[in-house]
Amino acid sequence: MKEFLQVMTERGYLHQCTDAERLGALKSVTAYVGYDCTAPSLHVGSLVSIMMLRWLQKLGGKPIVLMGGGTTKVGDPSGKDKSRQMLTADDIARNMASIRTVFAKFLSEPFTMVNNADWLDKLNYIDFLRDFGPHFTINRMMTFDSVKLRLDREQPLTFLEFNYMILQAYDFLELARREGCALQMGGSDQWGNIVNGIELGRKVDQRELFGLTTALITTASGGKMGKTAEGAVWLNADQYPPYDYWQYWRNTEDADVERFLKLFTELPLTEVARLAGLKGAEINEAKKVLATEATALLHGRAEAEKAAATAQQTFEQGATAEGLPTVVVPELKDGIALFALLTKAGLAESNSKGRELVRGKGVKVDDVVKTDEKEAITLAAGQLKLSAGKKRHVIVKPA
RNA sequence: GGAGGGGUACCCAAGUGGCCAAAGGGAGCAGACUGUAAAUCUGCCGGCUCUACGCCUUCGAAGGUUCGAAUCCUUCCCCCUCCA
Repeated sequence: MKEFLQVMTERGYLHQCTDAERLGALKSVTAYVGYDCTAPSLHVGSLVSIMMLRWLQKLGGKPIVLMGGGTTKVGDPSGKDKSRQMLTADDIARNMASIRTVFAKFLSEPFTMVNNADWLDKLNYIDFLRDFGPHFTINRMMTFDSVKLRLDREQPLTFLEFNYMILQAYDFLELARREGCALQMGGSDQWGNIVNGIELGRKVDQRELFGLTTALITTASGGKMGKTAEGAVWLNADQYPPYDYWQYWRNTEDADVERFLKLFTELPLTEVARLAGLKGAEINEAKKVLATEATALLHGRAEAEKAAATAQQTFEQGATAEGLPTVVVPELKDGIALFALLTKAGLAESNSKGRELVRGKGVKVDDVVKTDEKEAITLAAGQLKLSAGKKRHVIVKPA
């Protein structure tokens, strides 16, 4: 496991680790990361931990993906000011089905996927309290950030949420028993939850368990990773198409390029260093590599290269690339007002928004800036390129 | 159960009878500058449409007073602090 830890360190994944010495000394480790099912897709924020599982598998470890079918019913208070709205069992099941597809892209068979509802749902309240309650003190739990921060900010923390860390601790114990899992990984906000699991394993089973966390990945300008205009950058292709995904990485800030190449691609560090060394506008080359490599990991090499080609035609040659999203607008035959066309094409949320875009000089038709929002656009056949801002381009056709 | 403080738009936060669709900041979108970057500057920023300063909805909820309420009154709900 030495090599795994070394990669984690060199590539910037490692934030905190319990007893790295002893962990490194193990030959092979089974490790897990838990994912809650709060949305129909994971987003790029989860990518760091997925990459860790991938590296682990590459370097001889055994990855376990834990779907939080049970814990999602409770809701993790870590890093949140407010309780989450309760999700129905149906929502959770649907989300889980949708989320789990992504792991097959990053991990190769065989890998283990489990659902903690399989054991949490069966727990008997009194038995559970008697068996495990004595191992947790309120005093200790109050010191964990997830609890402490909420209390410090005078935000309510419900008893329901308060139990989350206990259940996650129990998950770790359960996986240790079932699968011989000895390591839990996660984001830095999971540290408290992870440590609780480690302690429980020691107290109940005299097992030695390990924990490893990554720093919360933010952009150089302090923004949260994976937030854009449209919301989160999702991993599922049906919610965030490969072309958009490529664009997301292409628009990385200069200051983040090296860090992201290390975290989100598997390029050798020497190559990363070379790319990161590019100066001024040349660093755009590095961003393209980042975009293509990161997209290839998730959507496959072919999709990644298609996205890269589309971007090149659109941005570098000013051409209308076939790979751009295409929208059929039959009204074009008889002429349609520009603001309405923007709405139809999905570039504006409403006609009013479309008008605002035009007034802000943000709209182009075939690369010509339009200033009259009411201008009738007519097209009997063929296609035209409709642009909102510099980055959002769509092809519209009458049929 | 008692006493006090509070609930304003995506978030933070002003506003205590008309000039309030509601200051300011952040986020977001667009423009300029650039390199599909950052920083900076400018515009937009509740929603909708026939763009008219027109209509609709909003200041925890429901009622009421008033020509007129986010602002006053009543009841209710929720949160926080201290006491029991």
